[in-house]
Amino acid sequence: MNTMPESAALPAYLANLNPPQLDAVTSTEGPLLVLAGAGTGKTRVLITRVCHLMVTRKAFAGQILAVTFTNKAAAEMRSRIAAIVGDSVEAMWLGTFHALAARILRRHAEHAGLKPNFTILDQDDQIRLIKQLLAAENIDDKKWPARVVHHVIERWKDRGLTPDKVGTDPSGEIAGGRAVELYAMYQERLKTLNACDFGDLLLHNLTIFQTRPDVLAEYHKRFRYMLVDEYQDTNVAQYMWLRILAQQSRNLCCVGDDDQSIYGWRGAEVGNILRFEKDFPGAKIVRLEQNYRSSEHILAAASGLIAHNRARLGKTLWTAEAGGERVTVRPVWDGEQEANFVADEIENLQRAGEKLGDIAILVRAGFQTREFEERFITLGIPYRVIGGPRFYEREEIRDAIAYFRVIVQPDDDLAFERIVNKPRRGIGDATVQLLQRLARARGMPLLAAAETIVTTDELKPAARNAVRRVVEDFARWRGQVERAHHAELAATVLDESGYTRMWQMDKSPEKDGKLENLKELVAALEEYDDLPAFLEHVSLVMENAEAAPADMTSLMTLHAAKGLEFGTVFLPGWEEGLFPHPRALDDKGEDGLEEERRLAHVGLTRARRRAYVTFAANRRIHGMWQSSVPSRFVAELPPDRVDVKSEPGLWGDGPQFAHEPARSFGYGNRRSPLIEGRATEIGGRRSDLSPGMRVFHQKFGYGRVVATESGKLEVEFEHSGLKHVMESFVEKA
DNA sequence: AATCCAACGATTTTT
DNA sequence: TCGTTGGATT
Repeated sequence: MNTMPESAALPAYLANLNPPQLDAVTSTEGPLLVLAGAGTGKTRVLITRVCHLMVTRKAFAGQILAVTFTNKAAAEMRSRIAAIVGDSVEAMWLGTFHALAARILRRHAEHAGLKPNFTILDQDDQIRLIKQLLAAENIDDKKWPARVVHHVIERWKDRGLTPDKVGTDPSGEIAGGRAVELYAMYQERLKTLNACDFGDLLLHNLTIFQTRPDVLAEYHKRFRYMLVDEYQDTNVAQYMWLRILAQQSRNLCCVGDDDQSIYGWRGAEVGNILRFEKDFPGAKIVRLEQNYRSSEHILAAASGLIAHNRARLGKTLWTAEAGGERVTVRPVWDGEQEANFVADEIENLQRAGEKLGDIAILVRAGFQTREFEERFITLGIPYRVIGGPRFYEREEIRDAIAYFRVIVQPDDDLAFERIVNKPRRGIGDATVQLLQRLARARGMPLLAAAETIVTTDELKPAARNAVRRVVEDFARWRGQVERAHHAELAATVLDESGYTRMWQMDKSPEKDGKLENLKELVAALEEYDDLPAFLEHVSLVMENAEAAPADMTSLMTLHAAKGLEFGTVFLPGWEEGLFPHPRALDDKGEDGLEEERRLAHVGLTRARRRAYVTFAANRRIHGMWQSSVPSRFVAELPPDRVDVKSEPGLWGDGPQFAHEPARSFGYGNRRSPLIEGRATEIGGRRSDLSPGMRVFHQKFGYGRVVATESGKLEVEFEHSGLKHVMESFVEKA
């Protein structure tokens, strides 16, 4: 119920909201779901709602919890709230799920079997750890790569499942049915390392809340109002975390858009948003449907497309801006022509006065950027690729951080291992293995084992001295933590360890850049209170540096484009076999297709005034030329919102291709199974397939042949398991 | 410890 | 096709 008077006397901060927005802001009590379509002003609602809570004295800043998915979103929210209410934002609990959970976990670490200075491992460390476990358990990591095991564990954590709760999940079958066992061992290992991974931050919170009513009560008392951004991206663990924290106040406001859920593959549950009313009885739902971003045709095109999805709550976006340009649909011969067309069009737009910075090319997969880059370089069009490797992922930065980690948290074996012989100091494999044996036997960390071993004569004098030097170095540095300024200490460590010298002596062309980065790292340290604060930042705020404000056209994936907007958007590669991506289809079938369709919808709704969809008749994928048909999504665009700019002789001049893709479903970019099918009939049994061979099947994806019988195959598919399929429907992979 | 070659695989990605 | 990776070789 909207308690604010509709008419006069609205405070200024509420004055410019449309009625549903106002409703969303002022419906403060009880569970609320704000279904906010693309470009409908959801961030504005979130921010205004926070201000409203404070202005009306319903809550102090410190009693409000606001959760976002990315640091970027959190930072934006923080600064926009600060602009209205000033410094009081500082008291708010505003941050990403992980940052907030980490903050809580540090305060109660002992209830989760950790010390408060625990390390948060990044994905690299996590995978290395699993690799070690696989080796220790004699599990063939060729057959069961660590990343696969890691992925399964991560998904379990996303679903809030600790090892004891996994039960008989089908993904437990991997690693010879020992996946759950490995999961338990992994958790055990993390505990001895006094470390946790990202999933654990949430999971440990849940465990603490469930086992320590006193702790939970403290947070119940504290958090009177909770707000969640991008609710459609939450996973089950995050949902459980929210639910348990909100169970007392019930003042949970979730903002999201089921039509923009594109992260199912990393554990996000569209179900969370679809089920909201059931999960929170008495919940109110407000729909924000007025779009302030895109022109009418673009909006209608996007709406027409997304209407093909079944699993959605349903919204009808509308705009006050009538007309505008239709979506340009452009068939081209191949990827090169596609790049030429886009580049030419960009030059035209630029001549017409458009800013390059207001133009983006949104691709389905990273490799697609290459052809555009080549063309842009030739023509001298300034561009930037969003989402490359990040600062903190660079080798030299990770090494430096490993040194800091060992100083702050001496139990951190992964960090120790990383730098124990980097630079080379005569501690080779044999010595490290000896250390590991001793550490395991005594149940102590590697550094402690190193301290022990130098007092014995187990090592040859040379190795022993080398180890002793490392041990002494770390003891000395640790001794300086209290006294020295942390940035100076960091410089000292890089210097005395010989790490800087190692790169100075290096002859590779990257050495200068690396030394530069190390300097930058030390400079960055100045901005933090101490080493632990810096390390927390590195683990949780791994964001890229803000893009320079130069006028350049942007190249990025559709995923990276979520939340952004541009005057003009190019959407290349709308072909079966590329978009929707076959892997999304074989993993998740119909759900996967719907997520791909949402991705298309996200792409279109990024555009304010102009959108181009292009697709090529021929594309080189993995070095092989494939002929392709237009994506089914092309046919799903409402014809009256589309302007087909076909060149004669490609698919013919008319838009009739638009009705073809559905029929061509599944053949797409591959050699036609029909032709192979005929070959099979004539030649009888295919002799080119035998057990053990890797094959590709249009529906089930990649797999290995287990057995052959006349005309049929038994294939163990990577994602779909054991299946009987017709020989004629697979090809050698 | 460095370097070379063969094999493999190849969406999307934040924390 | 091309980049990464791990094993083998020197």
